[in-house]
Amino acid sequence: MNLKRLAEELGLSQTTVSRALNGYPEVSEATRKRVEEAARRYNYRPNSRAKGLATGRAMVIGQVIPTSVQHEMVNPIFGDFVAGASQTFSRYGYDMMFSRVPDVDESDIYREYRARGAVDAVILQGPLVNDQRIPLLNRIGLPFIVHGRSTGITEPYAFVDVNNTRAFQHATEFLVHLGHRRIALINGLEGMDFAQRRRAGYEAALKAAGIPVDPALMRSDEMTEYFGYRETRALLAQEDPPTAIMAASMIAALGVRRAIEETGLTMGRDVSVITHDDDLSYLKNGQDVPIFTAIRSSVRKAGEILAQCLVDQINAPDAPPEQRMLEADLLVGRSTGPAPQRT
Amino acid sequence: MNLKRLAEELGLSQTTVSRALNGYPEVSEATRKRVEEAARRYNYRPNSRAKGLATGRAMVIGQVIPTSVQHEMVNPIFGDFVAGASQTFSRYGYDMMFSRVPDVDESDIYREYRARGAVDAVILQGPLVNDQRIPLLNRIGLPFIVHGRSTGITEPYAFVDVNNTRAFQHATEFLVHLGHRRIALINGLEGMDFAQRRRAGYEAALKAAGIPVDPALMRSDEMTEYFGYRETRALLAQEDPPTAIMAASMIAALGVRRAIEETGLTMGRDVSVITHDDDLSYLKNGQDVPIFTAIRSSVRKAGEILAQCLVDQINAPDAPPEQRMLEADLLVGRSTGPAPQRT
DNA sequence: TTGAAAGCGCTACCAA
DNA sequence: TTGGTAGCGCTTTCAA
Repeated sequence: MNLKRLAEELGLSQTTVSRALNGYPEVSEATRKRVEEAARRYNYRPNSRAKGLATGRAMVIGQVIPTSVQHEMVNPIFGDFVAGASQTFSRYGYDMMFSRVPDVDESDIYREYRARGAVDAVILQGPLVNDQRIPLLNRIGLPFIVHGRSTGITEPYAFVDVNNTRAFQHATEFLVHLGHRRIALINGLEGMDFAQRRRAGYEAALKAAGIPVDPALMRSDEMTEYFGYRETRALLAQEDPPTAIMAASMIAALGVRRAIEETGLTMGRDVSVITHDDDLSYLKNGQDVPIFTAIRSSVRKAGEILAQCLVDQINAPDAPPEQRMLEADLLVGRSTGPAPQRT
Repeated sequence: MNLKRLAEELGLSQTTVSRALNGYPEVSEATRKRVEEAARRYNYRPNSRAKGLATGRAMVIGQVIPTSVQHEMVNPIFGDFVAGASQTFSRYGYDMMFSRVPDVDESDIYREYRARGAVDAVILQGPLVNDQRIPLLNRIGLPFIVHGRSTGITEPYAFVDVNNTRAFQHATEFLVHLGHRRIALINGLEGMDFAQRRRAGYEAALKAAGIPVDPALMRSDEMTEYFGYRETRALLAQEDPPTAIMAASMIAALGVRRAIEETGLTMGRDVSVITHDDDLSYLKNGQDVPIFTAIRSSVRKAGEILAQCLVDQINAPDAPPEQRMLEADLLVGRSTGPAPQRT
């Protein structure tokens, strides 16, 4: 069923039917009723492409997934983010679209999105330090919002980010407070903006406590299970091994745990760990929530908020870009104990 | 830049330019060269909506995400599946679209997809036993493929599934072989097709070994961390507790581990566990691969295969539906040991 | 080998 | 309050 046939059935013009269905005020109540009833009866839905062609709006939000395996998409919490975002988007009639492209072509796809008119806006995931996609998107005039931020980019852009610096500063302070002085940091790739911020928080807390920052305790790579495993083994085999480890990813944390256990040590006694591992409880409002559940629900929330910001931006393109900071909760539990006495 | 302007610039008709760009044979080589060069220069991309309107194809694959929190989307390996699928899709020029809908409206969205012409085909996730979405999709003529199968549906449909029955049968046999006779099964919701198949494999192995199937050892619910935790505590507190536990989900397994540790037992010694937990090694071709990595890569592969089947189906709509079975590897590792002696 | 023109299904302007 | 009609940007006959 299309508009033309529906109009014929009703003995009305396409114009009137379209207006009735789109809530225009100049349609008589009687006509509108009749039209709506018929539309329901014939299960009529306007064709998206025709509508989009006529209005210039796609009602689709794009998201680009670089091909390289270890990126966002394969992060297990990515699904939660998408679930949150798409919930908000669907309330406003937007669908989400994913395009997978080879890393090298990533900037091409944005031009293509723009030229093809395939999407109304895009979400930028996993921003790098000084991420050139931001100026690019501004230049080609494709509305976007960044999930995270990008140090070094001075032009304005909208983002929703978690206060990574503060979270890692607090976590480090907490470990220092427990008596730890050899605290390792298993971090993401240095090029990732969040990784730099996390390191900054970690270093700030150490400096404030008068503890020297030791490069031998800091590791940085793509956050895989193996990375966490390999570096934890190496850290624990060192001359003066860490008494605490902060792992910046749930995936890497799996490897951290395994390495500790294989070394014959006990988490929370011989080595403290602050991470997203399940072994941790989640202290939030004094409640003990399974950690994985908690993280996933907050990521989901972030998705909802980000989507709302993007919708607002699309509807008010001239407003200054929204920039939202979310606070991360401190992740502490059974695996985090006082520093062991060493002789 | 659009076709009309491009044609004007070239002093050609839209028809010729279109033909040149779409590889029609009747265009002279010289003209094609000239057109392609100009298209590149002006960074011309055909408008998706206009093209779709004219051709009747959307070049988009839909996926519906029910609103209920615990569904597929929030399964941490969902992202891997999507990554695999979208890689294949993008090779054929398809994008993936996600629509989030309240559970009650789930069948509406398919009619809407069809009516709106928003997608060319859909992927059906998490099929139930006797899933009525399958006859619905057949009825409305929207091409689809099921990730999994649906017992009780007799009409033909395409699917890609993992042999859950065999995987759980093998796993159970393996535990029996190690001397276990009290083997618990922590399973997904009974309504889910895969849950029934897993249980069938489990029961078949027990029966073959002459071990009675004990309902007190079988738990079924949405696979959350808490579910795994709660039921494992309960199982271990029973009169005659299990010596082995099979957990059918990575998430639930987090809770299983926690419950075992809190009970003061040791995995692999007091209780054997077969699951997707990180503690396990992954025996595959004799190699020791981190379990999480292994699972995720095979899910990714499943996504690629499924996407290929769907593309084939779109291009040859009259061919019989493809039905692919993938074998699951047995997940066994450090947490799986011989049955403890009980007096 | 090229071009003119009729749609695809809808919105939005202008007229009635 | 309603209708006629000109696009939106493309593909695809049909004609030349």
